[in-house]
Amino acid sequence: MKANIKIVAKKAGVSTATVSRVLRDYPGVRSKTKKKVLKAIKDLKYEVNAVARSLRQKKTHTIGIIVGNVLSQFYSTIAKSVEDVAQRKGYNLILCNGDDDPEKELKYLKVLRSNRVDGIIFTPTGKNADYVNSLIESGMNIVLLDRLINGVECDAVLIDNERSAYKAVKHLIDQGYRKIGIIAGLIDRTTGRERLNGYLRAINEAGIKRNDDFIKIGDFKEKSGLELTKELFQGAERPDSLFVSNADMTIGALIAIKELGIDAPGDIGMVGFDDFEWARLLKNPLTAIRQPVYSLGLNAAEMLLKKINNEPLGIGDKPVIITLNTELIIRESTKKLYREVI
Amino acid sequence: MKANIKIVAKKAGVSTATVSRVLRDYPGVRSKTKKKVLKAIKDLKYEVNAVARSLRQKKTHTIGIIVGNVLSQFYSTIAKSVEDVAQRKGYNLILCNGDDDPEKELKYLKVLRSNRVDGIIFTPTGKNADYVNSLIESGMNIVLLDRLINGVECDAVLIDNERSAYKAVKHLIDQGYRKIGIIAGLIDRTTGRERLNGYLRAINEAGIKRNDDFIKIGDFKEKSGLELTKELFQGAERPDSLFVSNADMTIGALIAIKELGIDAPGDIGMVGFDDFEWARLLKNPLTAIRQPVYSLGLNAAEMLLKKINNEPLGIGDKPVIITLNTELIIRESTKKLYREVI
DNA sequence: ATGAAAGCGCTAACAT
DNA sequence: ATGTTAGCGCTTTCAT
Repeated sequence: MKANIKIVAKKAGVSTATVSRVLRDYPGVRSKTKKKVLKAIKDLKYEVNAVARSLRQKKTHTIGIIVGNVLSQFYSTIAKSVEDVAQRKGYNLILCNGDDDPEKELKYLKVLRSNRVDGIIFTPTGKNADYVNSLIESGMNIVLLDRLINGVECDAVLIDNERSAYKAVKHLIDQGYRKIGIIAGLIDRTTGRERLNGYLRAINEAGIKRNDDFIKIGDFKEKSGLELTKELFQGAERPDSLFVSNADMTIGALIAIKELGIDAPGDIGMVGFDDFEWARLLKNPLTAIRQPVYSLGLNAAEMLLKKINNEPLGIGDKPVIITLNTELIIRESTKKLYREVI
Repeated sequence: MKANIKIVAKKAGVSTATVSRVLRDYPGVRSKTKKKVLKAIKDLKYEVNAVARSLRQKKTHTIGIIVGNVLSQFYSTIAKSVEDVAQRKGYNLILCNGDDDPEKELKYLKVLRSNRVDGIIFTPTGKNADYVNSLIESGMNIVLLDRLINGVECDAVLIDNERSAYKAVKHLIDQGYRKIGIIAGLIDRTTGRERLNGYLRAINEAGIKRNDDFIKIGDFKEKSGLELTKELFQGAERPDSLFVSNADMTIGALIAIKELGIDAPGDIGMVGFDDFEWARLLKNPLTAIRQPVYSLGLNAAEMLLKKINNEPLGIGDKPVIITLNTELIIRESTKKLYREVI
């Protein structure tokens, strides 16, 4: 931790400039000189001070990522994919858990700016439009992930939420279910709103009358999935099937169903948004919308690095928005009525 | 991104030193002056350049963490707990996925050193003893997590692996199982070795003869859990129960068992090392050793921050090793023989 | 091909 | 209470 470029230069009998050139593999250094320098570096166990380099170059080779909470499989997969890309391109990753809390998000945005990261990827709460706009204006490279912010024009990578939810609910309808409950997510988030819209469009197209008792709005967390599912099935009229808008709430819903002693597909049909590794291990393997989560992060990271390196993303300077498609994985949890109908 | 301390100073009509004092809430600035400065900061949307500050202070307020792979629940929980502590104390976190690959680990250790992080937490592969020793010697603050490195004296936070595995296998024995298979982990890792030792001690104490056909050595990954479980149950003699040494391999084992059409506890008893949120949702809820994973990361992070701030950890300068206990969560997957015996 | 020197933006010792 | 200034460790012109 002690040696610096000056000491190396002295030991090698050259100037600091020459050491710097060797460090960066800059052409125009005699191979004999290079050897001397490399030897000194090795002898002194010297490692370049990236902080000083960043200050001088005004480039940190670091990107920041703010996710909801790495404990969620969704977010940890994103963290992993972004890290994979970053790693491959020689960038470091500063990880921040925004906890889907606007204040924490703002704090972290400031921290990342203060640390002069070269770019930021984040899954926005949707609340800090002004600050994000000022960040963009000041030249910070930003890519939004999974959600948009009202009033912010920014490159983004998204899931086709409306169509995915539609697909899921349409599947339930095709299987013969008619009284379809939904645990929706926060409707001030694009994800929450659009998935609800997909549900509504599907039942509407099928000529099913909307029943507001079947629509529960949660907060994307396990607990609300649990509580709302119980409400749903203990209400006056009981749904014959359930669509849950994200993974954490699906876990909650599964626990609720187990506690209520309901059997799916024995008693009800069920589709979750987000697939799990262990979905197939359940007693009744769960039908689910599989999001290309890894790909979501991958695309965002590649997009960000292109921006950082001033490579063009699209045509002109309009924001580029990539929308990825999902896949419906059909398993046992939605099979019952279909079989009966046949 | 443009304003710097000089511009702020000029705008406020003071010196850069005064701005710096205000920035750090340093005492001895007239409140009137302070106000002027704060106004200039706000007007200019100035945010301190943490890179320059780090260079000057020789302190980055950043810690690095190298985990196996955030996709594992185990590692993402650790990442979260470390981040929680770091956040609370005003530290940033650079996240690295070492992928349990010694070369990647080495690379990241170098990157972190180059970036002059104030400390490093990592779950070592066990292979880079020399480099880690040189890091420690050079004054880097390091805390090892979950595993140790042969030939390295370093503070660490661990799980009591031997006793936990013993507890798990003893439970199987108490339930009446006698032909106990084990999917062990890499034995060059302390975790792999010690868990195997716990297994051996338990069967030994019970007077059960060791059967090497029942001992399979995996690599802690899902795939090996799947394959070895199949080997185990397709071998000449079939075990009546199974102990799996970590979470990922347990998932593999569960898949294998499902594919083989074996029922637990109907046909065999099963205990996993690591508990899952969804373990209770399985058809036969899984008995498991619950590790205090969050606490593992928490302790490591607190330990590291103490080291960074030169607070004493233990007595003298011996390495401090914290060993945390686990809990056996008994569910349906080990109940069969017990009931029969009664 | 190599070196001298300025300066990135900040802090901290010293001076006033 | 505030200002002056050196310098953290590096890169990058500009000379030679």
